[in-house]
This record gives sequence, structure tokens and C-alpha cells, in this order.
Amino acid sequence: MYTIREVCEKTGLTSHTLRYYEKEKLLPSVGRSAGGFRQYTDEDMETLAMICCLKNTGMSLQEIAQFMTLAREGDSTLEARCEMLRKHRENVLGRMEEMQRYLDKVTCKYDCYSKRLAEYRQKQGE
Amino acid sequence: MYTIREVCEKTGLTSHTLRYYEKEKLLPSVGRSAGGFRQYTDEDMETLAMICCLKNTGMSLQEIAQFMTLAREGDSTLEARCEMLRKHRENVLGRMEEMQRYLDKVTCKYDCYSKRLAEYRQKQGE
DNA sequence: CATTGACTTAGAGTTCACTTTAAGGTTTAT
DNA sequence: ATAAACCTTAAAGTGAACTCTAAGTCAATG
Repeated sequence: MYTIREVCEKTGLTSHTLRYYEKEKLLPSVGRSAGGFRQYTDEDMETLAMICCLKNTGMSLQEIAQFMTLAREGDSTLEARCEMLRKHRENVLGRMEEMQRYLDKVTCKYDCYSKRLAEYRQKQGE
Repeated sequence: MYTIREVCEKTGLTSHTLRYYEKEKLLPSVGRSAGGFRQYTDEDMETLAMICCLKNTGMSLQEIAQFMTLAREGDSTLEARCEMLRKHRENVLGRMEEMQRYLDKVTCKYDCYSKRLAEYRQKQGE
């Protein structure tokens, strides 16, 4: 069991964000202590790791919430979730390829600017 | 010379977005026809290509505006712009590496789900 | 020469993903 | 036992990047 503070430290998310994710159904309702404080289980931590992974690869919180809602419905939703992951993976791959192409352009621009800068310095020195 | 419509078609941006970019100083003030309609030059098109390249690699519009403002000030800002590009390129490289690591996780999750799904189907078939 | 459709402006509204605020209750250390 | 630190909620606010609206002007076509 972890307090919200410990979860913040482990995940890098703020407590506000954790509560927000719970409100948005990314996480199931987290258990509480006698005093009403959240107590995160290891299972909650795994769910959070999955959330971070999906979020960091560009899935919207809305879609993550959808995925997690399906996950809570059990094995009958395995196919739907599998399909979501497959599509998401395709998207990520596509974006990475696009990114690579844009990176090449940025590199090219940078080289071009470096040359112009060298020439400019030469001229200044004359 | 291109009308705003032609520029939309070439860039995939909407006319609203093009005007918004101009207001935000990403583009210099675009020339006008007798009737007050925007007329984009080839130079404007090149600037737009650069903007899209920087935007699609994750530079904020604010930073792009900064870059473009420097560009309009002439060669004395070459060094500053060169440095911006260098840093930006580093950022993009870093993000791509991070993305690759997350992609591996997504792939792993997908494989795991595929297996679970196969098992589930087997069980259903029994 | 009238209508249709594209263009103009300023400014308000939207979406996403938080982030902050206000007002109060709980835990822990001294 | 009391202060400091941390937790709770609901709701409002923020920043980025658009996106839409209203009211009007311009251009092309039958």
C-alpha cells in the first residue's frame, strides 16, 4: 500500500494529477484509509505504469480511460483492447517515421545555418 | 502569388490558422491584393514550410515566432538562430529515443495481450 | 446586375490536460 | 496538545493551439 505522496514520487505525477486521473476514470476508485486518505495497491501502480506508457506515446486521456474501462470489464473485452493496442502501436510507428523525416529536415536546416554562420564570421573578420 | 485557399491546400493548414499564425508573428505581414485579400509569395511559402517543420517536431508556436522574428532581423542574428536549431535538434533526438523505449513497451504489451486473447479464444472453443 | 461563395476583421469560444484555490479534515512530531 | 505537514472535495482558472461567429467586403458567373 502506498500513500499518494509515495505514488507521486514513484511516477513523477502530482497528487492533483493522480486525483484528476481517478476522476476521469483512468484509474479505478482507489481504496481509502480509516481517515479517508487514498491507499494505492501494487495493482494500482501497474495500472498507472500502463497509463504513463500510453500517455507518453501520445494516446489521449479519453482513449486511455476507454481502454481502462474495458479492462475493468474482464476478459470479454480482450479483443477490443488488443485491437486498440494494435492501432495505437501503428500510430506510434507512423509518427516516429514522420518524426525521422522531419528530423532530417531540421538537421539539414541546421547544417545550412552553420555554413551561413561560418561565412558570416569570415566576412566580419575581413 | 497564391491565394489563402491555395496555401491551405498546399500546407494542409486552415485559413483561420494561417491568419492566426500571421497575428502571432510566425509569418511576416503577408502582401495584399487591391481588394485587401492576402497574396502569399514563394518566400512566404518557404517560411511556412519551415514553420511546419519546426511545429511538427514539437517546437512551440511561441518559440517559432521568436525564431522567425530573429530571421527578419538579418544576418546579425544568425548565431542565435543556429543555436536555437542545434538545441531543438537535440530535443527532437532525445524525444525520439524516449519514444523508441516507450514503443518497445507498447509492443510488449500488445504481444502479451495477443497471447491472452489466443488463450481466451481456445478456452471459449473448448 | 444579382447572387453565390470566398475573403476580411475582431473577438469570443473550445478542447486538452492539467493546475490552482478555498475551505476544511487527518496525521505526525514535539 | 498543538503546530506543521499533508490529505480531502468541488470548482474555477490556465495556457497552448486552434476554431468559430458575426458582420461586413470582394470577385466570379449566369
